[in-house]
Amino acid sequence: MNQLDATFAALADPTRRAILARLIEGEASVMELAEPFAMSQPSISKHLKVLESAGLISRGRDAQRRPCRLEAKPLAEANDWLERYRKIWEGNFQRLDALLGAMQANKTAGDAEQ
Amino acid sequence: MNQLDATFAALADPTRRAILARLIEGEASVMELAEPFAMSQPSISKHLKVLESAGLISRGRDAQRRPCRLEAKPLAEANDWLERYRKIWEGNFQRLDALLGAMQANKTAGDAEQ
DNA sequence: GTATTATATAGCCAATTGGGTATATACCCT
DNA sequence: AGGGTATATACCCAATTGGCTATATAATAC
Repeated sequence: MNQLDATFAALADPTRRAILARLIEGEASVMELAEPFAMSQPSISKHLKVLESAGLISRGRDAQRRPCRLEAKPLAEANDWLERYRKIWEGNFQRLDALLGAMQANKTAGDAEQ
Repeated sequence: MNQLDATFAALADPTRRAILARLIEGEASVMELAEPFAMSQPSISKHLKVLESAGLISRGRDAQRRPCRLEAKPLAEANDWLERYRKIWEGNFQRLDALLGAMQANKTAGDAEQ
């Protein structure tokens, strides 16, 4: 799976987004992360595995605990992808025309979605 | 399904991202959208259905054609969600501290993930 | 070593997904 | 009406997902 695929897929689940939101405040153990949810510990571990293999969290070791910390770089990549649409959702079609001009100019090099 | 769920789930597929990228250039019919892909027309129609029910495209009518156009507003919402992590991926922990202070101050009102 | 705590793994299950083919529907043209 | 073109729908299928319970592993505490 592509990095962008994995990032967006990981973000598509509200439990996982809530976990990431919690991790803004700092590292947390699996138990701490599980606490707000009416969900079994193994299910949380599965979600963490998805987040980890998408590179959105990394894990340490503190005695029996495996604390999770946020790794936000893949989110930056997702954000970059979304930026291409900003001109459209902001309704700024002048800038959009400029963007399209630039895209046309680059048609010689490989384009597609990257 | 939540709007954010639907948006991120739709973006998790590279075919769908490529379709959206194509639609930056303007409206396109199903045939036009299908052309770059080694994939059957019904499969493309399925992808379009996913994009449409996520609100990322809307469709018109032009004789037999059902042209698709980009609806970027849900992408703005996704972008807003990602913005919360910008301070982290940019490594700006001073600003992050300020953010955490604000979050703490708002603890009285409902927070959670939204 | 044995118990306790924290986490991971295995296996089950129903639902969803992403592809396919075959067929239906909608619209245009003569 | 009949033929072509564009798109949608109905199924089929294998793989994935997201939940569960039961169990295994890891590290600490006694």
